[in-house]
Amino acid sequence: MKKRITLKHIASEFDVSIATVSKALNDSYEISVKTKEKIQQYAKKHNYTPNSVALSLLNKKTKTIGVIIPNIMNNFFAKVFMGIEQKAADKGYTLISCISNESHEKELKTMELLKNGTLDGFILSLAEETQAKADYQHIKNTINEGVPMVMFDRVTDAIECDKVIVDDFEGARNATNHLIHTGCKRIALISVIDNLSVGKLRAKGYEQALNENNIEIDSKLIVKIAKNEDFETAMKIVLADKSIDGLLCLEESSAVQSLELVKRMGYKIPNELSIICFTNGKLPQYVSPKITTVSQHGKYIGETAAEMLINRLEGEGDTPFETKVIKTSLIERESTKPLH
Amino acid sequence: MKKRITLKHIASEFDVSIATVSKALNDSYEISVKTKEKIQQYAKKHNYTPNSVALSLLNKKTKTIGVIIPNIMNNFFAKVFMGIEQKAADKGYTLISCISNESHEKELKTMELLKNGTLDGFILSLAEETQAKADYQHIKNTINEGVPMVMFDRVTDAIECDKVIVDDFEGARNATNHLIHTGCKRIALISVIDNLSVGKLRAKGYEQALNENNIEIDSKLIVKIAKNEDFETAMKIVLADKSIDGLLCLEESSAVQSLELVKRMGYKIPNELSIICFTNGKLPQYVSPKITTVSQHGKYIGETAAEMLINRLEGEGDTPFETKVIKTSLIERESTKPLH
DNA sequence: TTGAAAGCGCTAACAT
DNA sequence: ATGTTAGCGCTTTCAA
Repeated sequence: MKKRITLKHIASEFDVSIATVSKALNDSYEISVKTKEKIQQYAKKHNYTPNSVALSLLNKKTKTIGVIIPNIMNNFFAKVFMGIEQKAADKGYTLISCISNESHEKELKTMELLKNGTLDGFILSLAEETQAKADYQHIKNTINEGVPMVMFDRVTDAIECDKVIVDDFEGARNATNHLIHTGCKRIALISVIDNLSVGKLRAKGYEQALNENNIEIDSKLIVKIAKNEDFETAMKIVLADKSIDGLLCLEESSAVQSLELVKRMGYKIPNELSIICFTNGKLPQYVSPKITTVSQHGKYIGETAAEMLINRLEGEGDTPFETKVIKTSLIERESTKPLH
Repeated sequence: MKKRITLKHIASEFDVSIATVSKALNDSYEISVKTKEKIQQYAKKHNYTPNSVALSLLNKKTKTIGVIIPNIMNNFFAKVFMGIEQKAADKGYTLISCISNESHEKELKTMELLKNGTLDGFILSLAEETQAKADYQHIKNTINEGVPMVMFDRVTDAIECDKVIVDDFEGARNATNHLIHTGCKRIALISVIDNLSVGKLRAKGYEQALNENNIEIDSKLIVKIAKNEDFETAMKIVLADKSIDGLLCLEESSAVQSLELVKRMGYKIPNELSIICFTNGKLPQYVSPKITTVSQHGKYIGETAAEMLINRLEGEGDTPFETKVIKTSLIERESTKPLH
């Protein structure tokens, strides 16, 4: 086990100065070909690589991006993460990642820990708890200290920075319209994420679609189920209303669980009851019938966020903040009737 | 937007030396209470935090762990990642993460890029391509350069280092035995991961169980399906053999897809056909009937790996390499018959 | 063509 | 109680 060597080692090996070695390895015109050759050869032979920490200190940049993800088990976030990772690797950036686990404290602690020179900028999506508390002081502070930031998906108007968001309103409106146009009259909205900004936006899109089609909004059909409630019990109560013929589920697990439930209750899908959900993961594709979903293009969102941040890091500065809105797509499968 | 301040700024502010400020902020007994107070107060007011890059350079450690994961969309790896993340955060370590995306080249490039002082050690699971090629030179090199490493799940005997592995052999043996003990006579093994070390181990466990029960191994029941083949077509051919009454799927997607297929074919599950699969994600739990799975305890594996690495980083050194084997658990659900 | 020196931000041993 | 110096590994003027 040989330890890594430094310029100093090489310098003493050839009885030259450290500066000479540095220049030789950077192929400077100041150094004679002969010296360059022998030094480069020696360096290669001993696997010399410059210490990146020293370079970071010198250049005052680390080529590192901090990523804070609320929950990596969530298919959408995993996809976003992939997108960020790929684009970053592509542009020569490294990722420091943290899973906030929806905790405000973890999010805050991580920011505090990492903003001290370890990284050039942040990409993050707010923890559920942070959105619930609406406490963004830690984020404002880091921005104030000059650390660039891109927020995605779970964002807030309280903070000014670059953002990439899903067109949740439009996505829900489209999905609801699709249900209506395929003949659904009584569409229930199933939300287990009403405390999230995106949950609220999707609910608004649903209401908008109903309005546009002159369907009265029935508050009994707007079902908000908390994390601590038993989902199945709650759904059974909702489904006591036999007139319901469409479900718009705001994320995938509730859709899959609902599907299994209504199948057991004897509903024919999609004829007697149609289902659409957000989050286009494996779950909706592998169940039977396959569930029609709203795709949020997670990977693309990640790529976009990474690109925005890197542009800001490498750009002139002074460009105004931007919010990019990514359109959703409806992926039709078997849980909705054909439009024709 | 105020830039971050340094010791130097504070020193000039009070006309003292940088060393005095450093000591004051570290609450050294050498500094008078008065000076300490005013310096600390000023530092707090201006959000002084030490530059961690400078500290890393000084201490020659970064408190950072590099994590290389083959695929973050895989439920097992996502869980492992969570485990690593939690344990690391707990111990004050930060994670630099990379998704190799099963590519040998990406894995190699990342190691090259990161081993230059950016991190104290690696935790990784081999990319599929790396295992297929059996080309481990990059890993051997980094270990030789003195970078500590813990491998998990997809490991190889060709490399000596700390390892955390799943007892895949035993898990498959147990699962197969469970199928046998609940009355299955003709159990097919469905593998879409035969190029992975863990796939091979599981297949051996299956064979061992058959041997123990004096059931002859029928090579027609050992089904290896490549990524580029159409899974459903391949399975239909297998299932032409109506005597098959049990499936051991080596990961979750093939199980869920098989389940939907056999349901369509009219099989009663579990009575006419029982199914068990590896990888205890959401998929097997949300389909109907729920699939009995072998849990690999991903999160615990992550925690263990992180702990092993940190112990090595902070320990005396010279402790011999260790391989920890984590037992699997069989989670009985509806796709297998009761044992009794 | 090569080297000396300064500096990135910080700590620690050693003066004063 | 405070300051000086050296050094972590590197690059970059500037001088020789």
